[in-house]
Amino acid sequence: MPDRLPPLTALRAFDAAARHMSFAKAAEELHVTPAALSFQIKSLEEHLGTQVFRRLNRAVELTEAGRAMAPGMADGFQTLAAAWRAAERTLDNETLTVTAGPAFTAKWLAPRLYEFAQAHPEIELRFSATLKLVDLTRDGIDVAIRFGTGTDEGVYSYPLPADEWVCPVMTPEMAARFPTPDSLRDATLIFDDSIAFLKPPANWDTWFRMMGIDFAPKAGPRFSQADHAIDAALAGVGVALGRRSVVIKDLDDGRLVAPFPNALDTGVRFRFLCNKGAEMRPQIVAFRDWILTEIAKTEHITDRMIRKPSSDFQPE
Amino acid sequence: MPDRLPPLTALRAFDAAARHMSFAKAAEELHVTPAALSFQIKSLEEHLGTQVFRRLNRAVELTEAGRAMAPGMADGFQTLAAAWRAAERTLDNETLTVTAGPAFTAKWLAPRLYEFAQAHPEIELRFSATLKLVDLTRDGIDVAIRFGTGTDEGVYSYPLPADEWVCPVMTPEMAARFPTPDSLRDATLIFDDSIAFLKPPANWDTWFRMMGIDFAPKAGPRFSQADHAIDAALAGVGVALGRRSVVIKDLDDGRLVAPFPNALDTGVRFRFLCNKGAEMRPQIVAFRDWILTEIAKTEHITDRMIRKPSSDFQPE
DNA sequence: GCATTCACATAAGCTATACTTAAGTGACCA
DNA sequence: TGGTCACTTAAGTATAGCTTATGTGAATGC
Repeated sequence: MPDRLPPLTALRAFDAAARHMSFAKAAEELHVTPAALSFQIKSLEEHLGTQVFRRLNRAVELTEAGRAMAPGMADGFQTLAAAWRAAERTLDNETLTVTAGPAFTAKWLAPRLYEFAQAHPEIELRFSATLKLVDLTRDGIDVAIRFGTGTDEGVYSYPLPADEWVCPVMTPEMAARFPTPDSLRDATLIFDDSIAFLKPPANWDTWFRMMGIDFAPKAGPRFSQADHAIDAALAGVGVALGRRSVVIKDLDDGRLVAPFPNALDTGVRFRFLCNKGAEMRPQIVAFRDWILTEIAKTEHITDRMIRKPSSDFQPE
Repeated sequence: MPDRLPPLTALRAFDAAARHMSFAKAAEELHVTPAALSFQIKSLEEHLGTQVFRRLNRAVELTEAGRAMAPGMADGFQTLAAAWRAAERTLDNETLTVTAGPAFTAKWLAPRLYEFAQAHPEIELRFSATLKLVDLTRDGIDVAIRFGTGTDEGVYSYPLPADEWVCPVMTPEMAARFPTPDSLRDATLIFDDSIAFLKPPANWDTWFRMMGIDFAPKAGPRFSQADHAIDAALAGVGVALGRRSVVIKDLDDGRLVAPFPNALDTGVRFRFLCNKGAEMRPQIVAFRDWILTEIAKTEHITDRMIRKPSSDFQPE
């Protein structure tokens, strides 16, 4: 990378001016006088050999050259600022920003938040419930909990020791009405499309096939998020095929029951991700250890299950 | 965007040092003395409040804070440099960098290159044959020719006045052997998967359906790039369903013939894309006008075709 | 084992970059 | 027509960023 860039302060001045479309506003943002900003722009124009702003009576507008570089300059300075904030965050051992999918956030993290705060009062947890995330540094995230088959290239990736199985869950009242797997033919079955992307599908069809029941349910409420499907089951709407991570707390607390211990194992695990080298920061260590102990606490539920890989029950 | 960034020269020094993992090399890159670079890093560390490099005997290594910001700094400065080059390119009216898909590049642009050079000796054309392209500015591209249904948000988009139809093409010798559409049942049919993504498919099945021939060919050589399919047809391998843009030059020159004038219209057009505001740059105007006249030159071939939308011949 | 070398740190001093204040220009507006 | 607004220009100044020169500590070589 050669250093054929003009003075960086001139670029920063241009960026601010282009964003505000005003030298005066840009000068204010940078805490300098309008005169200083005017000189910076002029210097930039001398380096480039052409105008970047067209000066109008009471306004300025970008020239073609200015338009060509404005978006890149804005993007570049944003990236630099994000990188700087990332460095600053490494000094802060009292906050921890975690991202996870909506279902994991709502059904696994949120109900346990109080316990984490008890165990680590010095750490302030922040959440970002989204599936879209590409760059931990850029988005100011310390830890990401992810499900599925990602590449995890260039980041620290730790698979959580908890296979994600699915099995029918319902309220205790509902369980009384449907005493056998076969009786589920008459139940309202709730569909969770959130794991439809899994290659050997772990859905109702597969589950009934595992049970040796010739039944391929079609009708029933569908939800794109796993936590919504479970909320429906909790409300007594019907029987859901619940994912371990999403239902385990409700099973542990007795709000839901899994009367049939036959579970389909998806073979996929959640991964604990953070930037390389960040895995030994105190909050991150504390958070990971806490997740592991929380998983261990519900191990007895998984142990009761008869788990078989969903790949064993595919048609053909 | 507040200006809570440390001095930019210090960031640039850090970026160079992190990329080279050496203060001395970084100093060389920036054309300053190692002492200057050492001061810059020190100043950065004072701003941050912690070390960014750990000084070893004969080397340096990044601390956690340094690792946190190094990738972002590299990315940010690259982005700034790309934006600056984009501005410089607007001053250069003698080169024009064009990107297009491999097939369009090979079969439309390349055979006409000489003519463009004749018409515009002052413009140096450069090509980048790829389908993967997101950012014109970042990748140093002036013009992109794209096919399909893109959003074209934030860029200047001009649909080229040439509907992309497909029809059977073959060598003249081959045409003698297969005098009727129905006789194609016995021909080697070449499959082009490059437009398999089209929603009303424009493939052999659809074409035979249009011709009222009950024939759904399965076997035959398949190519993922349209130009390879046409190359096979040119070599006498068989009959290809050729896309207008890819075969029109060979049809015009007589290397291929289209004995059956029934063509399926995909309803999709190529678009001519450039950055907003760049559409009046002289090379870009010249290039666009030249493309339009070249299209007009082969209008007589299209006019001979009986074109019908592929959506008219879908099953069900 | 001692001198050499290599890579970075530090000191002292200089220069030019980036800033300030103050005055100027031209266009819009009341 | 005078006031205001937004940017420009001029002149002067402070300091950021650079240089040369010297210092430090740990590998390397003889």
